[in-house]
Amino acid sequence: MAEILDAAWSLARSNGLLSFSLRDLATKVGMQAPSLYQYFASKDDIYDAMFRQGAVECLAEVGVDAAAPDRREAFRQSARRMFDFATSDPVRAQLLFQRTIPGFEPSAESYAPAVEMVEGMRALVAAHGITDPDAMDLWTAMIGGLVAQQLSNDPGGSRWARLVDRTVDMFLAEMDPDHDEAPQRKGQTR
Amino acid sequence: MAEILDAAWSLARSNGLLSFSLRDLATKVGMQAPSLYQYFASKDDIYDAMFRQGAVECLAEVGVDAAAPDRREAFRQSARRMFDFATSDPVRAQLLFQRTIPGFEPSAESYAPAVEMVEGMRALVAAHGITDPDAMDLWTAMIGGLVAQQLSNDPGGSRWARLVDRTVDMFLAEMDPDHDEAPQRKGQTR
DNA sequence: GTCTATATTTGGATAGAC
DNA sequence: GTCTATCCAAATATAGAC
Repeated sequence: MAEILDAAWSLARSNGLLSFSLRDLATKVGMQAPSLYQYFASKDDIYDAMFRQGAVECLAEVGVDAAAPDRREAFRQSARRMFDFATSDPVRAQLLFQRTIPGFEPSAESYAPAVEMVEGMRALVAAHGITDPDAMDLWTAMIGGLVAQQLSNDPGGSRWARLVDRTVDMFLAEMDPDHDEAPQRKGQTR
Repeated sequence: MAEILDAAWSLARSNGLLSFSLRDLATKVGMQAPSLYQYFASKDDIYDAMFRQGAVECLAEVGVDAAAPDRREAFRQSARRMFDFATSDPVRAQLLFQRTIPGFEPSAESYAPAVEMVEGMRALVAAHGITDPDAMDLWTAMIGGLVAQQLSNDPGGSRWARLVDRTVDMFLAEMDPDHDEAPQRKGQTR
């Protein structure tokens, strides 16, 4: 079952998330297509398992410790981790964030880790005294925007990766202009 | 031919960009499927014509006059127009900006207006004395990020539309902190 | 649990008559 | 230029033997 999932990821990465077939998938794990139905009820059920797996990975890799002392560093770290997670596997990002598969909707259980991620970000924002009600929406738009540009216009490169820290600084300056001591910039350290 | 294109847009909006069939399309214009091949060489050829049409519309609706006197207003206007264009037709946005159709790549001719759009934005940036080499990349990430969030998390709403002007102000403050006189905000006028 | 065989559907595209 | 008829390919999914 884990083997089937691994093979599904592999095929999705080479053939495309929508284009891989159950026949190919079965062949890859040394089965015939109908045998897959012992493990998954449908192709969408496979997508759901993949989604869940990706969401769990996201939670594990991107989790932020809201207790970090330095605010700027905490937000930069959160942004970088999310950016790196999303851009390191375009197919996974397409499944988790782009949601372009015709009939598929993730089940509530599979979606749960994503909800937890949002809660984590909300906690980070609150822990550092940011009260702006639009903070979360601005944050998701900015980080998601960087990710999308990187994936579609410079896959594998760093054209937008270079701008992550700078974008975080813009965000913090906007949230709380008074407490924002001048960041050291030009020359993101990555 | 224009009628076929109109019908294709209509079907794409209701059935999905990938999911509409040539049979349905032909039926919609009172033909049989093979007759479509008198007008288009393949389904991808139809996508290409749709892409071109969308790109031309984008150029027409979003075109910015770089000569606008007020800088902030010029950039806000540019951002709003692009945001409104993209969010007003999700299927068109998917075709033009998301590019999620398996085999399809727009032809050079169809893509030309998009190139011209980028040039227009570059001219706007230059005309207002912005020399930061990352200005364009930051701009596309921010505006694109707002659009993507609006489309996927609040389609038809204004949760991120409200944040467009504010985001433009952040951008301008970052580009040129000295010349950036305090914007009047809280209460985007739309 | 895995297989063979096949149902079922659907799609894009072509041949050739009219 | 439009049609009927059909090809061809591919996909998900099911039935039923072993």
